[in-house]
Amino acid sequence: MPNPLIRKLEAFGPLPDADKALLDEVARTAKEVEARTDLALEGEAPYKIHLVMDGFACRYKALANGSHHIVAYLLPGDFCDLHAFLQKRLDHSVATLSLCRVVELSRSRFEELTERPAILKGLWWSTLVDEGTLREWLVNIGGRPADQRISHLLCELLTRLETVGMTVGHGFQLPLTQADLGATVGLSNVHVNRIIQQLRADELITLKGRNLVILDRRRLEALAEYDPNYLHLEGGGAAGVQPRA
Amino acid sequence: MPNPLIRKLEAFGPLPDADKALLDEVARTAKEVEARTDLALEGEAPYKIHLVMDGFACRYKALANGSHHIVAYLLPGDFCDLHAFLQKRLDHSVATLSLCRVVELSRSRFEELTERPAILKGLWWSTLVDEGTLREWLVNIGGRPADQRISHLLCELLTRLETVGMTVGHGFQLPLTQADLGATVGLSNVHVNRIIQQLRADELITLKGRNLVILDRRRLEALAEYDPNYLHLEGGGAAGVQPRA
DNA sequence: CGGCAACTTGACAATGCTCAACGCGGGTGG
DNA sequence: CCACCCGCGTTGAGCATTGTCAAGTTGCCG
Repeated sequence: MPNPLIRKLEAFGPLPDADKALLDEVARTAKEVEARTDLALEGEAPYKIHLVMDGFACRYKALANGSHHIVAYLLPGDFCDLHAFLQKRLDHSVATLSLCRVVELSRSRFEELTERPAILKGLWWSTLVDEGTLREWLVNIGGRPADQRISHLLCELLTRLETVGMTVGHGFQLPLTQADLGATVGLSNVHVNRIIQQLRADELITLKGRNLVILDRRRLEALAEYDPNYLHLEGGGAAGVQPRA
Repeated sequence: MPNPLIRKLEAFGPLPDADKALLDEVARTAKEVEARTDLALEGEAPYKIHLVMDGFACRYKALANGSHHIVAYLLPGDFCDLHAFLQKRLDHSVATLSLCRVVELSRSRFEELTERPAILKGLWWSTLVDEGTLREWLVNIGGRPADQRISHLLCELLTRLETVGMTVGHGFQLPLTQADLGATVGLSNVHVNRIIQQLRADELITLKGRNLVILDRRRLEALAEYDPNYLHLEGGGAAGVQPRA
C-alpha cells in the first residue's frame, strides 16, 4: 500500500502530481503511536490535526456514567479531527486502538494543503463520507436488533479495510475487545459475546484472538441488511464544489 | 427573524455586505411547501440543493422492514443536502414536517455561493455542526435509556429553535407525532407515549396538540445529561480554513 | 508459574416491544 | 347538521430482547 492519504483523496477525483508530492512529503512525517493511546481529548482546545497513516484508531465520547461510546473508526488515510481548527473545543476524543503510524499537522501545514483546490475538494468529500457513515450507524443502532447491528459493523469494516489493503481474503485483524464492539453498537459486552457465539454457530464468522474471518459474506450481508452505498466508494460522479481555481 | 441563512452562516464569522446581499437574493426565491412532502428521495441522482427558510423538515432513511429512521431535523437556515452535488446518489431522503418555505438551489447558483470564501467557510462550519450533532445523537441512542433520550432531544430542539426565534418562553410548536419521536430516538410509539406521560407527571413538560412547553428546563437538562457544546453555538474561535481569498 | 485481562456461561431482572382495544378530535360526505 | 372515519394518543397485558451480577475459564505476558 503506497500512500493511503493519496488513495483516499483520489477517491473523489485525480490529484495533480504536485499535490501528490506534497502529500508524500506530509506522509513521511508520520510517527509511531502505541495502541490504546489518546491523541486528542474532548474539551481540549485543538492545536494539531491528526491523520492515520497505518493502524486502527477511533473517535469516542464519554458518558456521564463513566462509560464511553465509540462514534467512528479511523483507518489509514482518515483524518481524525479535520474540523479541529474550526472549533474552540473538541466535542469528542480520539485514540489509537492498534499500533499506528500517525501524522500530526500543524495549522500552517494544514493550510498549505487546503490551498490546493483538488485537495480541498477531497477533504470535503471525506467529511461527507464521514457524515454518511454516521447516519448509517444511527440507523443501525436505532433501528436494528443486536445480531444485525454487529453483523453490519463487521460488513462495514470488511469493506473499508479492503479499500486500504488490510484484509486477507475475507479476514482481517480486529484490534477490538468485545466490550469495544459493544461500546460501538450500544450493547453490553455480555450480549455482544452471545451474539458472536451465535454468528459462529451459524458458520457466518470465525473470531479467535484478534483474528476475524467472514466465512459467508453473502449471508452475513443479507442478515445485516448491508448496502455499502453510504460509503460512496465509487467517488463523486457529479462535478462538485469549485473553490477559486 | 430576518434572513435565517445569514444568521446561520454568520455564526462562524462575519460576512461581507456583498455576500449578504447575494444571500438575501437567494432567500427571496423561497417557495412554500406543504407539510409532509418529500423534497428528495434516497437513491435519486441529485439535481438541486434544498434549503429551509421557514418551518420544520427532516432527513430520514428507510429500513428494510418498511419503517424509517429520522437522522436529522432541519430548521430555518439549514441545508438539507449540501453534499448532494458531490454524490452520485443520495444516501437519505428529505421531507418537510410542517408547512415550510424552501429554497431550491441549482448547481450554478450553488457554485456562485461557494465562490465567496466567507460563505464557503460558513458552509464548512455548518457541515461540521451537523456532524457533531450526529455524533451526539449516536451517543444518545446508543448509550442512554428512553427517558433520557427523549428529554435530550427536547432540550436540543429548544436550544436550536431559540436560535432561530421559534420559541415562546420555553415552549414551541412541535410538528411531530409521537411515532416520529420514536423514529428519531429508536423507540416504539407506545413507549414514547409512556415516557411522555412520565415527563408530564414529573412536571417537566406539557404537551398538548402540537404545543410543547418545558416547565423546568434545569431539571430536564439534568435528566438528559444535556450539554449543548456539540452544537458549537459560540462560533469558531480559531481561524479556520483559508480558501484562496 | 502467577496474574491479569478478556472471554464465557448461567440465572435473574429490567427495559422496551407487540398486539389489541378504546377514546378523542378534526375533517368529510351525505 | 349530523354521522362517519381515520389518524393520533392512551392504556393494558404478555412477551422478547437485552442488561446486570456473579462466577468461572482461557490465554497471554512477564
